Parts: sequence; structure tokens; C-alpha cells
Amino acid sequence: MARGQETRKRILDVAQSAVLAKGFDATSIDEIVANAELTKSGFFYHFRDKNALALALIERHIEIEDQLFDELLQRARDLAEDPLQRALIALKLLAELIDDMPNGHPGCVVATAVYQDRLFDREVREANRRAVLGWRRRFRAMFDDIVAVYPAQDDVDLDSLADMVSSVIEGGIVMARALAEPSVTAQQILLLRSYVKVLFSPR
Amino acid sequence: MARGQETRKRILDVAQSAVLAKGFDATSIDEIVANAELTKSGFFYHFRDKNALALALIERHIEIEDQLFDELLQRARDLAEDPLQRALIALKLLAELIDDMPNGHPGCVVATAVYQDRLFDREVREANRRAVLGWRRRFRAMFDDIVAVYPAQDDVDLDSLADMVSSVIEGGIVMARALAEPSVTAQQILLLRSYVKVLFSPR
DNA sequence: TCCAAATTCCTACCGCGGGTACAGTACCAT
DNA sequence: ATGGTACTGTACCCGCGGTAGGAATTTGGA
Repeated sequence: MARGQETRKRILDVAQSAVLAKGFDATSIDEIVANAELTKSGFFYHFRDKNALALALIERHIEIEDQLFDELLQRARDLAEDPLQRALIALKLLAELIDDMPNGHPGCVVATAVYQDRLFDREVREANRRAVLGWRRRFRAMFDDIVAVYPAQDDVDLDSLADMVSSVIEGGIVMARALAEPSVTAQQILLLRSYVKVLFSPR
Repeated sequence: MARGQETRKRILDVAQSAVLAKGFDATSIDEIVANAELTKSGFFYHFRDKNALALALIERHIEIEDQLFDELLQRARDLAEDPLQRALIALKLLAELIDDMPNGHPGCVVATAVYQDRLFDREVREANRRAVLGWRRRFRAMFDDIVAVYPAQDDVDLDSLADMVSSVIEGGIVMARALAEPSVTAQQILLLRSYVKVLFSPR
């Protein structure tokens, strides 16, 4: 890795841990450059402004999260043949994954960006949108597999249902933080799992 | 209303519309005092700091929202006898209510506070928590009425289920904003309605 | 080995926003 | 008339994002 890229990565690492701990706008550039051991000028050489930093962080985060989802879905596929069972396993794993995150997950980056609108520009919002659409695609495929075998007990739009996975995660995070009860997020995901179960289980 | 209370209200009104339009931290005190036609000193006479303003706004907002929920649940009670029907009607009304909000609802205050943590202090978070617990109580009662008549098709915790209403709203708002598709929130609520339907409908 | 480009440092500065300090004033009720 | 309540006015501080522009250093390539 070229010298410049190393520094860039160091900045991102430092910024990431600070942002996850305290939030984006509570993390000052001065603080980042201090911990990354370079100067303010050095920072602005790598990032046009704080927005550019946010964009880089978000893109990085999304990549990792995508990978996480893929692994999770793959594990579910390995554990069962039946598409409904696979989905139920996947949602169970997802709930466990989120429950295991120590201080209750760092709070999804997507939502942070959504709720600090004015801080971010078009590019950031676009990256955000692509990420969410990616999740929709993944879970939609999961539900497509199910309906090919089990008819739904109620008339639902599968894209919306796929969105519901993300929606419940995001909402669950908000609720967990509002209530100061980290376990809430996982509980909400398990309720979604229950929905999937009763929706597709044959009578 | 005393002279002081009038001014205080004027500040809150001006602040509210600005905050709903642009977000809390994008709204400067200078701007508020300009539109409320008083001075900075005048502002700080009424509010210790920006935090106190946030608290007042949130408490006000929660009051209105509580009233809205109560009206909605009352209307549902008027429209049907059967507790399951009532719940389904309430959720339908809720979806319509949210869908009718012009530029897609202003984004729930609770979530804004949650995601701008460091901006707010303990008091604000406490107010937030109480609000969410209030919603839990309301919807929990709704579900209690249902289980008294219809056994659930799956084993679910009713508090969690009650929380799911809030959760889906919050998550739906995040998704709608992330996707720039305002209709998403209402769709998510209708999916929750579908869950309630299949969960409690006798086989 | 030398040059140019890339990378990092240094210093000084700007504007905005939240917030403080404090003196003065207008109004209203007892 | 007096004392609280509700302000106005002015001046100031600090942190933060960001800019300006030159100097130094490192690095890869001809």
C-alpha cells in the first residue's frame, strides 16, 4: 500500500472508532488528526471536507455490513434445504448477531445519516440509498424462494416485506436507544421472524 | 396568558417550524430570535440553553402525538366491537394518517433525539423514554383485548408486540427517508397490520 | 543521481454558532 | 414608589469547520 493510502486508512480507523463511540458531529477534525498523528493540513490533503470523510466511512461500513449479511444468508442456506426454514434460521441468526453486539450495536450508520441530513450531501445520501436497495434485493430473494413453495396467508408485496427486515432493524435500534434497553432490537427481529413464520406456514 | 408566556410560545412556534423543516442543529438560535422578533438575550431569558429548547419542543410534540394516538384508538373503538377488528382498523387509520402527511411526516422527534445523542441531556432522554413507554402501554392494551378473545398463532410477548408498532413507524420513517420514497412508512405499517391479522385470525 | 510529484507540516487566519456577562430599561402590580 | 418580570444592547469568549500559502520531506522513476 502506498504511503498516502496508509495515512488515509489510519485517519479512517481513528475516525471510525471515534464516530462509533460518540457520533459523527461530536467527533472533531482536530481530535482525529491528533489521534492519527498528523496535522490538519494533512487531513485536508486526503479529504476535501468532513463530508468526504463521512462518505468514506459510510462506504466502508456498508461494504462490511453487506458482507455480514451475505455470510449470514449463506450460513442459513447451509443449515437447511427448505426455503422457509432457511429464512427463519437467517432471522434467528440475525437476532443473535445483533444481541451479541456488546453495548448494543453502534447504531446503524444509515439512520445516523438520515437524521443528520443537512450534514451530508447528495453523494452520501445516494450511497445510503444504494445500500438499502442492496438489502432489499437480498431479502427479496429469500422471500421469493419461500413463495415458490409456500403460498402466503395474506396478500403482501414482497419488496415491502424485504424492506421490513431493514425497517425493523432500524426501528429496533431507535427503540433500544430510546428505552435504554439494548435487547429490544433483537426482540423486534424475532417478532418479524414470527410474522414470516405465521405468514408462510401452511394451515 | 401572561406576557412572558406569549413570548415563550412565539419562540417555540418559530423554532418548531424551523426544526421540522431543517432539523434541530441546522436551526440556529440567531435565526430563531430573528424570526421571533426578540434578541438573543431575550431567548436566553426563557431558555437556559439550546437543550432546554429541545426539551420544551419534545414535550410539546409528545403531548400532541399522544393525543393523536388516543383519538385514533378511540375512532377505532367507535367503528367496531370486535377487538381484532378494532386493532386492524386502528392500524389502517394510522397508515392513512401517516401517508397523508404532505412531505412524508417530519420525521419522528424521538428518533431525532436518539440520533443526536450528544446534543441532548438526561432530561431530554428521559422525556423520550416516557413517551415511548406511553405508546407501549396504549398498544399493549389493544393487544390485551385481542388475546382475551383470539389465541395467538405464535408465542409472542405482548409488550414487544406493542413496541413493534412504534418500532415499525420509526424504522419506516428511516427507510422512507433513506429511499426517498415517502410511501414506504405507511406500507410498513400495513405489513404490521398483516402480521396482527395472521397472528390472531383463527385457523 | 537528480527531478518532479506526492505527501506532510507550519502558521496564521476567517466566520459561524453556542454561550456568557452585565448594565440598562420598560412595564406592571401591590 | 418600588420591586419584580420581561426584556434590550453591547461586547466578548471559545470551539469548530475550513482556507491560504509556503516550506519541508519523502518517494518513485528516468
